[in-house]
Amino acid sequence: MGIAERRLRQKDEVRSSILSTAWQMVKQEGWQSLSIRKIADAIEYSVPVIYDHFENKEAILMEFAKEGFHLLSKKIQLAKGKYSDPAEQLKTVANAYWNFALKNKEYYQLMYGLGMPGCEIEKCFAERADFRNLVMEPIEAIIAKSRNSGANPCLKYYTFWSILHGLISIKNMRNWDVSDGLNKLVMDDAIEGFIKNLG
Amino acid sequence: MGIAERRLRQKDEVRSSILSTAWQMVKQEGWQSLSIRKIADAIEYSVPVIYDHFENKEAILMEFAKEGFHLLSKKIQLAKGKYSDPAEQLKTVANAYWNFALKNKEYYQLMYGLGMPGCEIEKCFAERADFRNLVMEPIEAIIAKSRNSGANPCLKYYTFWSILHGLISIKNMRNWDVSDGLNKLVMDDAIEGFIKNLG
DNA sequence: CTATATTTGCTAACAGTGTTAGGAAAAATG
DNA sequence: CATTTTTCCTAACACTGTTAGCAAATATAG
Repeated sequence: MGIAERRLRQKDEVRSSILSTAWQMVKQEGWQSLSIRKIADAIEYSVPVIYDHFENKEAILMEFAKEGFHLLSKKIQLAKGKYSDPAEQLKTVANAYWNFALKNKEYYQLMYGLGMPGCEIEKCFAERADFRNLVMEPIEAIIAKSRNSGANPCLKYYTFWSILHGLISIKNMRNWDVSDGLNKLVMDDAIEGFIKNLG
Repeated sequence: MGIAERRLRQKDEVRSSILSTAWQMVKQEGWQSLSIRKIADAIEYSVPVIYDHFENKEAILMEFAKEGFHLLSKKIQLAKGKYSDPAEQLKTVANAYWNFALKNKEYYQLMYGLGMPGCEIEKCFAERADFRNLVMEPIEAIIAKSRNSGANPCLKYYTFWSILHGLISIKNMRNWDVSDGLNKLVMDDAIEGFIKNLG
């Protein structure tokens, strides 16, 4: 009964080609110009075939969003593993987040709806929680170690993320007039301040 | 020769009705569902009339974006005027920014392209510079007063703005699960930390 | 091997979107 | 009153996402 399996395999190949074609387009021309019809054209199938694999356009975006969140978590985890001191961990996590956002502009835009009709991020709840847990741990460690033990870790996590997200959103605004070097300085400065304020 | 004037006045009335109708729609259904055709329907003119007043849809959005930037600057200026101590000024400016963003979600989304095809913010350069100058002044004052006089005001301004923008972008994400009270705490905490780190 | 059932993938349409060409009606000017 | 100018509409173009319905290819059963 290899027939059914071959069919599944073939169907999966079409699915993959939809995704890879879409991704290629996004990399070349941005999310704005991604269209179902263009994908269909590129994979040499008719339009409705795409709807056999994805409920709608949003579902395709969601796929990429999840991919983005997973990639981000992986990068963060990897970076965090390089240190055991929580303050160092936080710094390297900030750096990893920064690098992820700059090297994967398209992912970041989609994940947080920057300059585009954002995908429904609420559905990526699980994926976002991973990141949250990774960041929360060193924050809790620093608070515990310090005399400032009244601090709310959740609140601090939120602040940490906001600083990063704010910097990146602003940096990625079109025609932004600040040099890359200064941007990095700003981030380092802000994170430094955050950690100091934490301990 | 009051005829030409009356005509200009009438033309302006149409222009205004386009804008006010559009704004009403945005308030009711969000930017996503704003369309030239719907505006035309509502003002009881045909579609091309709109193009006699605005080059394209983007131009209409730009109008609102500028309005938003002006309103923001006004709010900031007003808040700042209530104090003379630069640290107090910064705190109240942060509050004003926060309030503006929460009370004018639609403006904020448009101004910074949150969850929508952002308007070309680069064209609002002048408007953004106003805000920048307003915020930069107290930052420079604090730096000058402190022994930490090596700090770069531009960098610090950028950090300040990033914190605010990050908090607000995250807060405005759909289905966000953090209470309003906590959000405000996070902001106060972050700004407090920023100012402490500044002086 | 044929007949039936199923899956697959197409054409063509629907209901929208922004934008514009061209012409008809209305108004102002001579 | 005739002519020019302005105003404004109809209708189209080129897109978008989405889906109904049907034809062709394939697999299954007799």
